Amino acid sequence: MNDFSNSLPMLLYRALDGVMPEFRRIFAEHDLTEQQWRVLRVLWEEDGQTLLILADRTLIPSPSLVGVVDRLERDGLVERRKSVKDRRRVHVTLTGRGQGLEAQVSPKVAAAYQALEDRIGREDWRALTTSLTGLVSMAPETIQRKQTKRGV
Amino acid sequence: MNDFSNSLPMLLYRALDGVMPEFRRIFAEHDLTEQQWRVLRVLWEEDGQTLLILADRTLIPSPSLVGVVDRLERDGLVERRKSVKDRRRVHVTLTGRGQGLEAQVSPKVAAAYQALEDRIGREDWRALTTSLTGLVSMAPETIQRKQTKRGV
DNA sequence: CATATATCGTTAATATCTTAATAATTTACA
DNA sequence: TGTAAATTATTAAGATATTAACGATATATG
Repeated sequence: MNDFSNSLPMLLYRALDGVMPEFRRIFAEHDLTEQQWRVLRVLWEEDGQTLLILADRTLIPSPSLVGVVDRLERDGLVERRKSVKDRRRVHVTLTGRGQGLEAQVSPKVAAAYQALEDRIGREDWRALTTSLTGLVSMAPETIQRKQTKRGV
Repeated sequence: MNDFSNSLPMLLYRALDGVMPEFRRIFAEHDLTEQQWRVLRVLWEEDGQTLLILADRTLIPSPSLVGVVDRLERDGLVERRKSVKDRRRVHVTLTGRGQGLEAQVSPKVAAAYQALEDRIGREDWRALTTSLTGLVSMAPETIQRKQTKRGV
């Protein structure tokens, strides 16, 4: 493999290419996209979040998030509720179906995640997450992130 | 930061979110998208590659690559040339403009890359690339990759 | 109090991703 | 040799990314 393929960005892309398809297969079994799952994943932890917060937590850019939430709403998994305190804000809340989905999906995802961790091995896993955590914590140009975090 | 944000996939996404905007800014200065640059980057190293090989090297899925090459062709940076040995194959070759672009873009990208490496530090850099290399080398479900590699 | 500025969600335009399918070839194999 | 299977590039359809801009609302500040 040449320099280019082993550059940091390409290594990151390759890692995601290797890791994500298995998870996407699980999401697809429940008619969810990866991004839809990310939103639900956040709401399952704490319901009623603002679009701004969802964008920050899921790493989905605001313009994309609008569409993701649109489709979640269309599929009857969430609802939009305008904030009364600040009428610019829109809260996203789970419907019954949206809540019920957690019990179906989360165990499968957790199992796949555990399997991945096992496959990589404790040692390498720790080294990997430690390195990555270091990288993201000192992100060089976190302009966007800082921006979105203002409202958090 | 919660579990979700520190999961391996989200760490990978966060790393890319932190790293790529700076590079994209450079690409944009030359009216290039990230994917266009990836294709050119491969051709600069060895011109006349097949779409299949380009897809493998750039990690751009075939259906997307068609459009990327379309737009590179539209902008006069590359040309499509049908293979005579295997008429299913299409080779992509650089035009004069496409070749000339290397001298403009590559130095800037190399400088930004070096700056990133310096910012992270030798030690962490090595740890990071080593970990990532290990991950991608034992990718759990590399079905797609294996598939595309057959023809390489 | 009035206006400039900032924020939140959204729309717009273009490019790309994801998955499935297809046309044109080529290869394998009975 | 003739046909089934595999390969290469492409198209299709829906979802998402990227960047810029906009409307409505809120906040700051003179």
